[in-house]
Amino acid sequence: MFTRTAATLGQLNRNAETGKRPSYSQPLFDCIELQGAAMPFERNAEIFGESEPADYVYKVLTGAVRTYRVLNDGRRQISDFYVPGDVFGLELGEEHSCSAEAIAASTVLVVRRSAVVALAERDGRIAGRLWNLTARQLQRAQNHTLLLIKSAQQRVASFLLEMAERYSSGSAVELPMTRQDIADYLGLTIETVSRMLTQLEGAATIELPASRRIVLCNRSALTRLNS
Amino acid sequence: MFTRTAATLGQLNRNAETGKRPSYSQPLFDCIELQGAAMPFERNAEIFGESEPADYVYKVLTGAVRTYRVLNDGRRQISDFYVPGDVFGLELGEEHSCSAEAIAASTVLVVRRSAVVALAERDGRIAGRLWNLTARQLQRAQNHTLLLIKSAQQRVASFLLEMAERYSSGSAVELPMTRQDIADYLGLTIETVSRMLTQLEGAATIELPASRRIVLCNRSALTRLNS
DNA sequence: CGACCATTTGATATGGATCAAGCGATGTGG
DNA sequence: CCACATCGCTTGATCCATATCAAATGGTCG
Repeated sequence: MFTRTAATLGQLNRNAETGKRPSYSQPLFDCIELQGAAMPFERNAEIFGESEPADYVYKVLTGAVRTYRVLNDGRRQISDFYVPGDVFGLELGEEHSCSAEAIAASTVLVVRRSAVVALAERDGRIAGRLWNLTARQLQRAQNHTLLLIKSAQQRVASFLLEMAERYSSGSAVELPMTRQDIADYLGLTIETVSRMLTQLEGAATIELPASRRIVLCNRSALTRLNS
Repeated sequence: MFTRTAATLGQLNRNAETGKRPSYSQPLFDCIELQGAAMPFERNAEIFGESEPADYVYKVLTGAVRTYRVLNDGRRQISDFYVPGDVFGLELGEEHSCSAEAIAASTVLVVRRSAVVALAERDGRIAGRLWNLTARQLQRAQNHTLLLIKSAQQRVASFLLEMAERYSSGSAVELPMTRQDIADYLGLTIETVSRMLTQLEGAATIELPASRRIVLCNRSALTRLNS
């Protein structure tokens, strides 16, 4: 399947580490001599599909990734967004419970799951890191369910604060995803997301110099909304 | 804190095993000589609170438990329900990320987290089970977020199927929780839950011989709705 | 310039929330 | 044993937040 230039994870981590923001995930593979392959994906390319065998574990090097599930009627629920340094696609079972796609042109480090698992069996600390990784995902999933019972305005405010935290380059946020992605993450429609943003702009809480660029002028107002 | 009759987990597991339904969780503590205490809780009693130190891990022996979080405005989101055999309250961090209460009069096995963690550090298989437990919770949390984007009817249908699966005593389900609990789990109001149930009853998909007892007459219809 | 796509804005519809009342079971004190 | 309070649940009427439908705007690329 992946017959590309192999690289040690140490090397690739260094690449990832040059990214601007602090990684949200554990430095899972640091200081390990696992063999991995850096794979390029173009915008909207599928990285893996739901219920495909989960033979690999992935780490974003550049770009951004979304994981999602779809209902029979076509509605899509985005589970999470991943940015450089984040690990995704780690499953305990034999198959993926969601699909993954590149949001923008991205490079992703791909490692055989069996190699990671074998390593964990020999080294308890690695096993602990895997557990930690899953626990963080759980934490995020639980926050996500809390988000979905809030009002539209609150969801958008929460989203902006979350993005700002992950992409903390001052008060400006450069979003890698479309309004449709945001809507599918928040359980809203693009129209509602757009309206809430204009509303926040009207209240001078944010500025929208470009549709993908958002400046948070009044974080405390967002936090207050956040509920 | 817990100065009650201690018992080995083996003994207590046997008690739990006499329960009617298959356990939803890993038999985490089986075949381990951990010391634990069986504690009784009356209906609506708090077992632990959000952001309290997570010094213990819990397992339902009898009764039922709910975990939840509340927003500032008072709305409550129930994360999950736990029945005999289920483990809850296991955290990776130092404090609980949600609160837990007894839904009905219940007995809960309480074990020091440090004991479990110490054991996991010595035995890789135990560590694997802890990871497995967290992974299952993650799986459930992700299903929960999918649920929250469905229509009210679909949410109720999904809920009934889920309960039937966990309480598989034929086609009848004896619910331990109130309509308010169900509503807070599904992100709906009690009125809407009630209406959806009467609607399903009208369509001869379910029967409601008592408010807490539900008979599934037409599972395939529920599955079809489920979306 | 023109085609295409993402986004915004406007008008209207609707599913579920809210407000309000009634009902049935359970328990308690007289 | 019955009157009555309480609590959980259902049902009805109305309202409102968000979805839906539709069109206009703006940015990007050939």
